[in-house]
Amino acid sequence: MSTVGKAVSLLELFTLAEPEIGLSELARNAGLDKATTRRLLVALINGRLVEQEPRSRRYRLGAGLSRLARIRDAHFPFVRVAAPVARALALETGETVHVSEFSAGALLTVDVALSAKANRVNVDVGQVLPLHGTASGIAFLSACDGAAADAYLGGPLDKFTPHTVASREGVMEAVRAAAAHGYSRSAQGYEEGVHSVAAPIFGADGRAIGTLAVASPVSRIDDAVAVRQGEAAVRAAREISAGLGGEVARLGTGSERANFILSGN
Amino acid sequence: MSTVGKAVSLLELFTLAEPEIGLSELARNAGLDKATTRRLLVALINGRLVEQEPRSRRYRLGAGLSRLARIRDAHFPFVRVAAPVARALALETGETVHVSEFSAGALLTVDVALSAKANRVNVDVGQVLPLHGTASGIAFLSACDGAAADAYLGGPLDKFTPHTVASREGVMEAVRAAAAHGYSRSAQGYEEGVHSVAAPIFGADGRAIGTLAVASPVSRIDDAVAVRQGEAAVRAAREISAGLGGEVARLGTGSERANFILSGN
DNA sequence: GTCCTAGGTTCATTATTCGAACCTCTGTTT
DNA sequence: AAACAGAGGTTCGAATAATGAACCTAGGAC
Repeated sequence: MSTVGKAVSLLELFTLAEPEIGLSELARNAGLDKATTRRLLVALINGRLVEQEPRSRRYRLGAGLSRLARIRDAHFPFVRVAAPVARALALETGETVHVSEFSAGALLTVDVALSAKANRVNVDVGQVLPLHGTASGIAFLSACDGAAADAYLGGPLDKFTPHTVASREGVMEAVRAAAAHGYSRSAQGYEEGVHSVAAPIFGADGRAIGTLAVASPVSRIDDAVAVRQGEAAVRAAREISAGLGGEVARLGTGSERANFILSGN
Repeated sequence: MSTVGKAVSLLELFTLAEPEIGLSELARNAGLDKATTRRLLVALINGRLVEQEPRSRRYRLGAGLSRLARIRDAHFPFVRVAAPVARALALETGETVHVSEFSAGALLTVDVALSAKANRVNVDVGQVLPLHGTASGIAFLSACDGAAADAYLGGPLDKFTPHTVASREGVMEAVRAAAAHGYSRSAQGYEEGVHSVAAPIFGADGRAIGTLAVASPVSRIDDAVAVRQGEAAVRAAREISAGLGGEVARLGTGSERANFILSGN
């Protein structure tokens, strides 16, 4: 692994649950030597991607990240456009809504609007979702570049729960269904007790760049509710796509597209 | 320079003005070889800190930055707390307000609320401000850790305009005045025609972690206006400090503190 | 066609990274 | 108070990863 890769892996150790970490723990969790970890941290601190709390000497994510994220957001306002739509949809459906952006083979959760209910699904900003096993992933696969989808399906597909669809054929079937309906549906494929529907968010070239998902406790879901949520998710995702300059119209019907995508090899 | 430092320097080439850059230009601007640049970019892409636009093959900041910034923000909600206060102050004063956070020896502009006027000061999110020569920098020095201030003043002090106060004594004088008033004032020290007042934002330990500044065209400023802006900036900065759990009360009077800070060596 | 510049890759050379062992400090146990 | 444990941090010879000149291909411009 490259030195830069190691440095980035240090950044990824900081989570909502553990936003400040000491040197030894960082080294342990990253599988690196303490001296190496320290050298990388110093480089990251100089780049302002990490800060060190002077009192506790623990490390945390740095202000440079806020700065870079703002620069990115000004150019490519994914979160800014998606957040209000997600809030509105969470209010409308009464369920947790989360928005993910595709990057390097996975979906990154970049915004979450929690349900107001006590019994709700909790999703954390920062969570990384696989492309199979989640409604978001299937929705993404149903509308992304075909070659990328094939490449992903060629790799190993982990099983996260007993319900995870982990076969290439099963995933393709789900993708076809998602392409036909415009939204995907997944029950307990990634976490027990969670039901999700998701719709793709489109970029300017008509391909998916992310997803919007509605996640509910399975106990509240029947087919009628799922269909209503799915259609609402599609509407919300379209609104975000439009806000980003994404084109949706030119896609044609879902099933055409599904056949196109999954025809290769 | 470390490999990681080089990778970070690549990130810093992306700005509001130029958010997508090609390989050759990145290499040129970073002063690196094309092969090296490419290798670093691949590592950054794998870490999702950079993305490559498939059509143009140009590079831009990646979704991982949004994700990491959100994790940081949840733990340390500087921007989230400061942004609405800055907007309110921009409305109240009719001038551009910008909020900066200290990191690695400089102030990073992390939020800007522009004046509604046609003739206004424009500040970009992402701009890096020195600690001398700007009202923000002086305000920060007046309330930060004394050792850090001394270390900074020990280094070279660039002159940005003919008006820049670039002598150690001059800066210390300005810092003392800022500590006495609670806010700093600077006319054309960083950019011609720009007048600023700034107040420090405090962290939980009573030391400055950032600043809030009001920037106006010099033509609109006289002493009375500057004082009004300064007092408003102090109020706004206090509000942000309080929102962050920062303590302000225990500081004592400004001049006591100034003497304390600048007494060393 | 020829020239220019772009993105991207190769591989012998070279400089940087690595990590076991070490130091220091703080808080806890005996 | 002595011994211990685990924290943060540093050192320096050995090992590995980074480097960059030269190269390839592709797309304009003329």
